Amino acid sequence: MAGSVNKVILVGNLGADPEVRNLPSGGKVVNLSIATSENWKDKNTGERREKTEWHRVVIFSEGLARVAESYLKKGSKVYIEGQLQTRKWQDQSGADKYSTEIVLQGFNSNMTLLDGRGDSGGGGGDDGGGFRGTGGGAGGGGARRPQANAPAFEPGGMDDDIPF
Amino acid sequence: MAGSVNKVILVGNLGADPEVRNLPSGGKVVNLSIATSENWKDKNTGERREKTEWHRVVIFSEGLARVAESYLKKGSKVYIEGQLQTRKWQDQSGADKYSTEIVLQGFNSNMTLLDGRGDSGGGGGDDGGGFRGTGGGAGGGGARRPQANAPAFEPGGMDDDIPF
Amino acid sequence: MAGSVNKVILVGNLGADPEVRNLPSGGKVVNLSIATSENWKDKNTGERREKTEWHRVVIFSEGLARVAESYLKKGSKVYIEGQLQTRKWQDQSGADKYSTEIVLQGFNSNMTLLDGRGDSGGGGGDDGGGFRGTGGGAGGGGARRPQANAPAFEPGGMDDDIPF
Amino acid sequence: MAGSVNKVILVGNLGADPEVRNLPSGGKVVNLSIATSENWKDKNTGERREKTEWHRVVIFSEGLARVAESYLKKGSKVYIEGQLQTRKWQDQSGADKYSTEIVLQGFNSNMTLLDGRGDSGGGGGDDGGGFRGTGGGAGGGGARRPQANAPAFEPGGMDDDIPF
DNA sequence: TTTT
DNA sequence: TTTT
Repeated sequence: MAGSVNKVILVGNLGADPEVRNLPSGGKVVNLSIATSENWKDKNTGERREKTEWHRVVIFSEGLARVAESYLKKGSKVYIEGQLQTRKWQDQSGADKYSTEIVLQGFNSNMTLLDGRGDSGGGGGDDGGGFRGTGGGAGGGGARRPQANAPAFEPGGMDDDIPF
Repeated sequence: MAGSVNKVILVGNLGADPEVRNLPSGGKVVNLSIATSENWKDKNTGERREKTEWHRVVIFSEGLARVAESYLKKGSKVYIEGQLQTRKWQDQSGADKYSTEIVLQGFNSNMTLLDGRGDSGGGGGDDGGGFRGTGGGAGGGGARRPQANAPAFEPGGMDDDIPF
Repeated sequence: MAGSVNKVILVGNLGADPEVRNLPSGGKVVNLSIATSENWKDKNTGERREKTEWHRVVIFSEGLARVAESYLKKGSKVYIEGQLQTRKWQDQSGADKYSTEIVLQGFNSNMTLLDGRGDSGGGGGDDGGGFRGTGGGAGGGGARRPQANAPAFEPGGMDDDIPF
Repeated sequence: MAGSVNKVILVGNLGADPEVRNLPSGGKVVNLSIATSENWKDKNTGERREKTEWHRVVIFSEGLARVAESYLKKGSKVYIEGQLQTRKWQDQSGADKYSTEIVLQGFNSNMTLLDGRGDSGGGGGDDGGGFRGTGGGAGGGGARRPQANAPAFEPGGMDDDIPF
């Protein structure tokens, strides 16, 4: 399709340390669990309410994965820019499950640490050792889809039965 | 949580006519199914590939729901701005299911028709007769600069001679 | 024009305390000067370079203006979402000048403090006691890390049976 | 600075055909003039009002410049994602002038034609012949800052005296 | 200068 | 003028 845009922007905190998976290819995939929440006053009861939303983030970009592994931890606040992707998988019983994730991969992704204790920035870079004239930062370097034909998550892996 | 952002921006086409549900309250909820897709050349085989992602959009904003019902149809191209929300539900067998949707509700939502055959725009006006001071368009109300006739900056003021 | 979008998203630091102007009407306009910067390695010389961009932000939204005045100061890090606007004005000699600003006004604006020392959030609620059903109110409320072990979803949601 | 974001998203129409400048280096820079506008009903007078904002867009990304030159023309509707940049220059009298532009350069830029008559998409690509595994489309290919040390606009060039 |  |  010509002319489509698929973009997610999050600012939130990690609910747990990053989960890093090293691929046979030498690549690395990092998963983050990020919370965003909002407060509001209930218009009927007048009481304060809060709702937290949890987001599953999957980082394929080599540079950003390295930054995430090195600088992020439980509680870190980050800016994330990626794409929505829904993945189909089967649980042990063979039932179809769907999981929607924010994927950071390729040129239109970004991640920036907002804690003041580390440095991030830079972008999804490019596959194959591309040079980047600007935007670098800690995440510099190229990025590569770790294993071109591998599914984002192997069955039996980290998130076997629950989508998140 | 202080300081979080949860934003999705999509430009894509409707895969089907909008689904309108009229609520007992008199309100209206509209569901859209929107496709985004991307093309790339496989770096191994060199062949062109395309991947389509389907997004479920749920419009609670009264104004935007009305626009969607009136102007959108299968094939329409739209700009959508909303929030990610994952909802838990049970199927007939009682098994837990999760569904992630882009929700348009409240002040930080937007929708714009990109077909040139209708008009949209305006904003996230909320359900229930909410007042909005600005934001116009189909979903909006009036708009007013805080002081209707005052310039944003008085001459002789803060930035008298240099623009910044 | 139907179908246009004008959106700016910034994460940066204030170069100075907010400038507050109280209007005769009782309203308030706040100006911020926000820096964003990027680092990269020069591809010719190999040396690290940095470029800082300064942005002028003008807050007309009543709620956000109040938050800015109360919680922001020189050095604060903020998330800003607003619109581009170029303003024409004349200097003392009568020469035309142009100034481009990021304007926060109305429903499609947002501001979130990212320092962990205050709380912001909420939205573009505009002049005069607007009601907003969701999204946080003028200055948001307290800030709290969600609750690490709380479930993301309560059983029994709004539309109980069909996810899609 | 660590942790900053500078992003502009526009959907609007070209007020004129793209202006293409071929650089001595063989590179190419394309300038667009894009209109966004909003309508609202004046809450005092009740009359419809419209305000149009003009944006100057400068495309350094090689792939996007090629797409712009090939597919865009006066009246085209486009999605644009770039960065804000303010440039200082001198008019003939030597007076300082400032011009704020939306720059498309490097990994965090994007452009998508929304007219249904052409195809765009793809991204800021990367300097130096990087390969991109995804995101391609018509704008595919690598992108390169045409001439590393050239100013965005030569003095005496296209926009000699007026900022826009 | 666009567009509706 | 910020920040790292």
